[in-house]
Amino acid sequence: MMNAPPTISTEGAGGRAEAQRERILSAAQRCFIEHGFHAASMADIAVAAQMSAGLMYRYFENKQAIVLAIVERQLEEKRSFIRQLHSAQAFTTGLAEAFKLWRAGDPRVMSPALYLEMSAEATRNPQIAAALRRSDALTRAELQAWLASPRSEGGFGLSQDVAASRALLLRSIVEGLALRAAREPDLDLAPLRSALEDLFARLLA
Amino acid sequence: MMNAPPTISTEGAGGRAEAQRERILSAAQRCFIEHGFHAASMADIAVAAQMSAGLMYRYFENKQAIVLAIVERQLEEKRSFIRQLHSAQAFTTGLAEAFKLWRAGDPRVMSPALYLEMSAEATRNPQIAAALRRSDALTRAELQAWLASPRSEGGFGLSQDVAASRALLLRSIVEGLALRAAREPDLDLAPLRSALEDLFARLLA
Amino acid sequence: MMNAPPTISTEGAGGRAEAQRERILSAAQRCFIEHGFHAASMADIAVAAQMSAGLMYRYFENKQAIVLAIVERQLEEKRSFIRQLHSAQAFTTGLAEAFKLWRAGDPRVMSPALYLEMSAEATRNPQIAAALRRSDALTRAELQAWLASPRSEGGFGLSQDVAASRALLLRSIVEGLALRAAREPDLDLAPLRSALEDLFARLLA
Amino acid sequence: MMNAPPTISTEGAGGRAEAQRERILSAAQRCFIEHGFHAASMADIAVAAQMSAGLMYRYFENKQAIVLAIVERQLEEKRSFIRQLHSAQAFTTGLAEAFKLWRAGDPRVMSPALYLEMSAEATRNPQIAAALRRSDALTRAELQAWLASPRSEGGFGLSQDVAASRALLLRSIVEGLALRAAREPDLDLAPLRSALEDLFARLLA
DNA sequence: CATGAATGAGACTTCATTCAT
DNA sequence: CATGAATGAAGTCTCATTCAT
Repeated sequence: MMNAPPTISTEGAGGRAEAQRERILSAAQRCFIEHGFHAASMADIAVAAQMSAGLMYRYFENKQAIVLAIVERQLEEKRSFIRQLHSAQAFTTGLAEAFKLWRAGDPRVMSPALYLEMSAEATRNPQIAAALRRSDALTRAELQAWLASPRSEGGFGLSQDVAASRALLLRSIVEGLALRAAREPDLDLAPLRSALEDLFARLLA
Repeated sequence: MMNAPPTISTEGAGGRAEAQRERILSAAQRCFIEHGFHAASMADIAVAAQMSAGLMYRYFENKQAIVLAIVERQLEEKRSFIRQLHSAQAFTTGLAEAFKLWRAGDPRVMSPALYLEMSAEATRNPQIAAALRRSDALTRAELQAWLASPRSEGGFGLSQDVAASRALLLRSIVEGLALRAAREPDLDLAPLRSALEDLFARLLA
Repeated sequence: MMNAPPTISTEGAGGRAEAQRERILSAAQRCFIEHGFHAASMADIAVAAQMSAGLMYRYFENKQAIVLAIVERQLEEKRSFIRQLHSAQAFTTGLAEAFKLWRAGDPRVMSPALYLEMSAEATRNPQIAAALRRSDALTRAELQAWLASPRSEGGFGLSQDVAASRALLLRSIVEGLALRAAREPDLDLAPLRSALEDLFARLLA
Repeated sequence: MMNAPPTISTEGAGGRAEAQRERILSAAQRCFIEHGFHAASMADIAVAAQMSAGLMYRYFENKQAIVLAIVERQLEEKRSFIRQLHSAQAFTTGLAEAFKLWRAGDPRVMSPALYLEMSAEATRNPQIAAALRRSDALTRAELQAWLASPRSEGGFGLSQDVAASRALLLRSIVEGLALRAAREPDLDLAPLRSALEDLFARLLA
């Protein structure tokens, strides 16, 4: 007769609750990419997740919680992606690779549209802003460490100062390219690649 | 003998109608920056513009028209800003200058937050996408022409191909920096400046 | 400096005020026919009358007053039309004639669409209902007098009772045809004519 | 395994959804009769239906859909009513009977006020116009078939041509009477009856 | 006399969220 | 656990009417 308290046992990664959360997030991601955080309604997400709207409230306190979870997930993916770029050749190739996957609509890569949406939203939503800041700090540190590490370990042996400023620049470039990808999905990759290779040759030589 | 039909005479730049439009756009810009296109309501804008919500519809067909007008205005400002960067020293200095103005909340410079909002919205709104595309084409052409022009005219004498790929890269960098500005408004400018100067020295030497 | 009291000298039929009223009514009639009483806005009427919306309030207290004036005018036209039918041949011919004029969009004949609109509105607007009732009473009396007048005077010499019930029927038929005209503007007139001639031959023989 | 997408199962005639639709339509009908299609607001209907305004949008896409549903329902009732008139005595009696029911406010009979409203609206709303046209065609065919059927089957054995023109006339008369009913709800029925009996005697003898 | 800018109420519609079943 | 009916607030937009100019 009375509702049991919503004791959703998180019970590890394989639990049913986790699967449901995953389903909701996957659906939400698709909706957010297509319509944006505001225009995507809970009803849209429920349809995409093939469950009732009410049920989603068992797994997420409200829409904002879903948005935040999506943001966190995307940031994690972004960091792991940037980590993969750690090697001079991979940087250019990796960016081009990701570009192609985006175009193909692969949901595992971070969607540039979603990245824009998150960034825009962060200018007004403190929770999202905090998440981005945390992720930024991690990325910055990793990039800087890579650039400062000795060449024998795949790095470039830059001083901490130079590494820091180069890291800032690299991140801006990657983000700028993401923005461009969102805006010009059928961009010709060849000139971009050659420009990037040139850039890295000069910047990290 | 017969009166003009009750429409709003646009009557040049000094007209009252134009002043009202300006008031609305200025208010809308503030609201859009603060809350985003979706979350800023017509009522919010009306309060900011100190007029009734209904009146705004004499000057703009609907909210979307206001959004579009803001977008066009911002794009024009962005282009004129990029044009000012045309000179190697100015590029770095100009970027840093703009950064400072943004921080100070100067409404004449393009707001990075608004730029993000526009870019995100463009992924779903065809009219905004078209406006960005048009503006992009202009910017690209101008940048490329600059890079390809002879050094005697302040350019770099690059071949068209190289100029094109460099222009693409430069735009991505500028946009990436805008994104960063939106996200990290109190970023330390010194490392950024040195990185940029370094970049230009190597890229456009 | 202060507005003079709105002393609109009615000054006979040729006054300027009367001309303005006429212009407004003519415009309103077109708008009401096209959009109905509710959907036609004061702004629509102002455009059609080629004057400002505010000016109309100098000649009519409010929209409702315009509606009422239109109704009265239409009713007068309807009565004069029915009066013209007074003669057995003219009845059929006159109806068919009116039908053709309606189709041609002649504004002097009563619009069936407007007649419907008025009738519908009368079921909820007491002022319009009263106007229709007054007009109805006149029409009824005229028709009945005609039917009861001796044949030597162009009538049918019916008893008052029979004349009354026949008048009721005739009016219903005319109204029914108006309704049909509104609904089926490209109705084939031939069968209708033959049916009407037949009807009158049998009913008023 | 997977739940159905959250739509409203129409599930036959006994479903809850159907009951709700019915409730809304019944409320809407009352409101439309009292205030007309335009003046009756969704809020009015919601109050009459004793539910929130928002809920109605689960059952009808928009106000226009409600209007259309009402129109269709009324037309169906009108056709079934006219079908009942098929027999010379019933025609007169049936009309008088309906007249009395209207007066009593019986919601099962078609409301003359609503009929007027529909007809007026049809002159500008293509969907309503189409519905009326469809219904008209059915009524016309049924009436004509009745008049042309042999007397042994309750008809009048008229030729198709004559039957067609008589059917047109009969419909106009019925509609004219409906209009009259709307306008003069306390009309004395006796003279009308005698006129109608007379008419049928002469027209269908 | 005439304009049309301005207002404010109210219309339709959407949507996050709750809760009885 | 799951549904989806239900609500209420809020959003966009229209329009009759007024009034300073």
